[in-house]
Amino acid sequence: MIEFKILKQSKKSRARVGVIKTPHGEVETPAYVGVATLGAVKTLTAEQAEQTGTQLLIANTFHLHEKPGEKIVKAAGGLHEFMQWHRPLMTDSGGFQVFSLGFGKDFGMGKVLKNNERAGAEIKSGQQPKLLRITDDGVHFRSLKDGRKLFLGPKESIRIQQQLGADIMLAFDECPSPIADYAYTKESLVRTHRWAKDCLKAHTSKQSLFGIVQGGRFRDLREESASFIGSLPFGGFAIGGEFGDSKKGMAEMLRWVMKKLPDEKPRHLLGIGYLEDIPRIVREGVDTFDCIVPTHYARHGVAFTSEGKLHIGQARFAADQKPLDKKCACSTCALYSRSYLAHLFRAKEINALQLLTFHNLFFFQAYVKKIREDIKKGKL
RNA sequence: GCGGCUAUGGUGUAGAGGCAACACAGGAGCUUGUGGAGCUCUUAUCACGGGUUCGAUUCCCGUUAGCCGCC
Repeated sequence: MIEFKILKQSKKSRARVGVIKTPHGEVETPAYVGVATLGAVKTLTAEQAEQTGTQLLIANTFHLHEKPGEKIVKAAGGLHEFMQWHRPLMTDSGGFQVFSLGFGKDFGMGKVLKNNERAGAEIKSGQQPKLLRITDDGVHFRSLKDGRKLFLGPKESIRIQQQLGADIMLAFDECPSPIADYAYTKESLVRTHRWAKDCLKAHTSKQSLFGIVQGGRFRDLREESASFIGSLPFGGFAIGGEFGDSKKGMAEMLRWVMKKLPDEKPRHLLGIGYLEDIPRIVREGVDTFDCIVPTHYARHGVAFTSEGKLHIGQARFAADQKPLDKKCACSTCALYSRSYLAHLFRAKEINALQLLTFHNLFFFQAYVKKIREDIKKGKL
């Protein structure tokens, strides 16, 4: 079980500073959650992840079920022991893979649309993705690695997550595509709500279980979902799916949802977190949020700094003796020059990916820490 | 010195008398509940000078350079 305390509620916005107490320690919120899909922050050891200031990690049920399988993890003593991360941990349910391996793959688009992407196809009621089949009981997947059949529904996801043993589990949901029409999104929401109750029924461990709000870009569905999920005995709540076509749209949609969720429980925003998104979502009352951006971009040579994004592979950094960010207190910035990092990146040395990942995570954590302080000081 | 062969983007290679192709490298972007993947752009007056031809990067001659032989 977890305990959530709000230490300070902003008067300027819905932002709040709080603490989530778990059996593996405390998380100060608002908090950026590091992504460790397969039980590792890619390129880093758990020890290094902790040194970036990361308080909480999120791993993935679908991916760990596919490899190495929950039996292996459980036999190792659970995911904390398996990956040697002794701090708070959560597991995503596999619901996002219903989208990313389904309609997301079919149409080659993510859950956040670019300009004009909505102009293309539309997903209608009853439509199925090519590579998987969504039923009332769950989702039939096909492993992309070896083609074998995998089935994940609410009961299966909770069973697996209980074997993984994270502090916080997420309900199994369907993340609908942003190009799904109203009818599809509504039917999907009905499924997700039924699965939410099934997850609660299947939940027998002492872990905390968070419900997930869906409803796409449709206000009535979002509000209905937040009211319904918010009324169930979850330990906290997550908000998933799309958030409109613009940054303003995202904040507005969060406002619809937050009003209907109980204030006293933690709220996690799934998969959002460009740097510029963070103050916006925190103002709306988001307590935790995970995002692949700092780690994923690091592996593509992008460093986040107080001067903006740096593409470290660019020719202009080849002889640049400055650190990535002279205002950054991380070990990468203390020791290495842009020139060296540019060289490593161009030479495809894996150290480049590791040093950039460490920096980006540290930078994001410092950024969010500053936001916590701003809320405490009444500035945000 | 003589003979032969070869000259196509940064590199390595295709090509055909009429839009110069491919790979890698380079440059600029994209990436939001993670493939370290991928994608989109972009980078060439086809060594130089003549000639034949409606048209030459392609055929012919010369120059230059490189490579291989021989003395």
